[in-house]
Amino acid sequence: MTKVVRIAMNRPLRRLFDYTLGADLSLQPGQRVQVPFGRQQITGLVTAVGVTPPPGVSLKPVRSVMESWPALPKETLRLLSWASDYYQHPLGECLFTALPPALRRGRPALRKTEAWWRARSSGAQLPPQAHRQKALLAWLLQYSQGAATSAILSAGFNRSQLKTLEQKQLIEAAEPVLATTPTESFAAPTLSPAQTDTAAQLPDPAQGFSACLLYGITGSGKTEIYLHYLKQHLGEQDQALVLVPEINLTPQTVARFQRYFGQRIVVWHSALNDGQRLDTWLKIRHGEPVILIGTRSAVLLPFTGLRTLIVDEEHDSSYKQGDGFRYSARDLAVYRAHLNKCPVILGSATPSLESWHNAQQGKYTLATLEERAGNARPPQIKLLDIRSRPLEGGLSRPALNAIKQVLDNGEQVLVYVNRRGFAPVMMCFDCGHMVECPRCDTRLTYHRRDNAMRCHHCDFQAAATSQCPKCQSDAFKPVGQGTERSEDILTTAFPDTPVVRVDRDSTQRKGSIQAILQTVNTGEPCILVGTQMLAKGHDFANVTLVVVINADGGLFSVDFRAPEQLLQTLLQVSGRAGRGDKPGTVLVQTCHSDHPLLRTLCTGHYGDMAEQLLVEREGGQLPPYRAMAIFRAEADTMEKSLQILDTIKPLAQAPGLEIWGPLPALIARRADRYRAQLVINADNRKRLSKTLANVCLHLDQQKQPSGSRWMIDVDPQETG
DNA sequence: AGCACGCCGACT
DNA sequence: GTCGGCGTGCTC
Repeated sequence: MTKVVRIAMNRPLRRLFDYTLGADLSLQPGQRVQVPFGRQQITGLVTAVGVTPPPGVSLKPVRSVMESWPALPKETLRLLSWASDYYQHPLGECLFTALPPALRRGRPALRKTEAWWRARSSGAQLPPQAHRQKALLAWLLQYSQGAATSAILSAGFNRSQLKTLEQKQLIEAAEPVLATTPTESFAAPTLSPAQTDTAAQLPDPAQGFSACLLYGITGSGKTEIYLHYLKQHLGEQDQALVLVPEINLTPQTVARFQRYFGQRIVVWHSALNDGQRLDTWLKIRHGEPVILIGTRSAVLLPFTGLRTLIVDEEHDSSYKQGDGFRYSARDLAVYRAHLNKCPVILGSATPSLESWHNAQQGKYTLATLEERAGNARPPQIKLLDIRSRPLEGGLSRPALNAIKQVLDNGEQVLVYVNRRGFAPVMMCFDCGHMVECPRCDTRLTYHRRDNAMRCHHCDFQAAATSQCPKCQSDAFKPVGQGTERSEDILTTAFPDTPVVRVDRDSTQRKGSIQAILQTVNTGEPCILVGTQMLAKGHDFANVTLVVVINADGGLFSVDFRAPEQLLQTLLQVSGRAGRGDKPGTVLVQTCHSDHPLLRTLCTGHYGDMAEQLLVEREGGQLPPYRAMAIFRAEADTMEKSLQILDTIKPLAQAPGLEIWGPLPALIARRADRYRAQLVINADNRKRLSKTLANVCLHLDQQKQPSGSRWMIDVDPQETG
């Protein structure tokens, strides 16, 4: 009897392939192999051994076994198989996303050891202007055995600083310390009495699996609590995972963790190169007791001794992958904790309604922290009705007055605008023409800095014109508010005050957000203008006023998550005010100052807002009360897209399921592709999953119109 | 996804 | 005559 193994390929196929295995070989699930596939040799991953192959197919033999150990350990494999079912994504593609690019491409799993560095002197002779070199030296002095280049870089230093110090013979090459050594010499952070109370509510790892929602208002010091928790509970040989949104993974964040855990801290994010990815992946796979701080995909790393998971800013929508394998890293983290029988902490000042609901239901425990750290108090939120008020660049007179007063007091202001560019549309006041994208159903945004009109949904751009392209009228003007225009108006209104703009355009040009924020960090009076980018994580001690230009966008959106997201963003941006000793104020400009949600916002209690939103969700039979999935289709014509979904609809009909659509997407044409969707709402997850699997089976068998694509999005983040 | 096979148009 | 366009079908 020859052995038969079942292999998953990195291909968008919802099937696995069987191969025979030479009698001298043995395999276990998760191992990497080379196999003939069609007329090529490719890398595959073993999913099962000793299977019965389907009758009537002649099997090819496995060509070679790449490692004697499984690339994907048992627990990671279980996580990914579960995710493949839950998200209805082909198993092979799920498994391969958990491998670093080098291993996906069939390269050997060998670790190149990187250079290590050790301090030789305290560097007293360094000139005072060499403050970065001094800082690096001081940082290195903490580690008697030296530090890896990657650790030095992720602490915010660069290669040229290293090189200079080496030339000056202030540092020297050190022997690499391959196994991460727990660093017990580092102290634990000191907690305030309120933080201590909250920390006591967190789960005891000895109790096995437990999911805990850590609800701590902005500025309450959740990071200290995470650090304290890890110090208290993480064993010397344990691994821990801390998930953070991409923009929060800054050298400052890493340095903060390093202060307490030294080189036990390892990072994982999109800026790593293939070599760094392989290196870190192997560290994790070999069970080194690291604390990994990473973004979304870090939840798929092959941990073997994971004992604690933390998801910071758990409400953040970037935890949901938007294409391909559309997993939620937050939800996988919870499942992973469940598999590992260990605790997971979900932290946020504005928890997702899903997590809030779970806490209410008793599925998650709840730990709360409603006191700001230090002397800071929560900001006061006020609505400013701008109906029939004259606006200057989107700002009302009272808002401008408030800004002036704060600047006169020597304090700083943050102005939040929800759109980048100068104005979201160019319009002709003679013929009413608005400039649209030729490839999408969208308007072009006017960017004045480079006199361009850009589509924010594809890569189209065109030079801006001063006359209407349709009727040549000169009454052709930008309409609406963007960050560039607000920056402009504020520079004119406050000529003696620096105005700093922070959005995707300004940070791309000038490099990192840190450099831009240097003005702010001096504490001198200034005005910050920006998008969401400003809302998260930053600690501006001297900002005492936040102005929200317009809060109305999310109030009446077709997307059922829009109100939740609006309140989260407003509260997060509000949290930037009054983080120092001075109290903060938030002015929210709106045309709907009597809207119940905005009124609740003024109480500043997220819990009240969440309750209110949950009542609406329950009334509409929406998540988290029901399970939702969306079939999306796109093709070169709308007819084809709708046709695919029309064939799905009867297949998806099942008791307990409600089907809406098919309907064209909110932006029906995007980059010349016509998009439509079919929403499936279920009272039961199992039934939803089963139905989706059925529909996929049918869709795979029937061939679809040429030039069309379909996909499933389970627990969609965006429903437009 | 790759990759090959296949059948039509415009080149040396 | 044949190079190459991309539609279609298959991968244990």
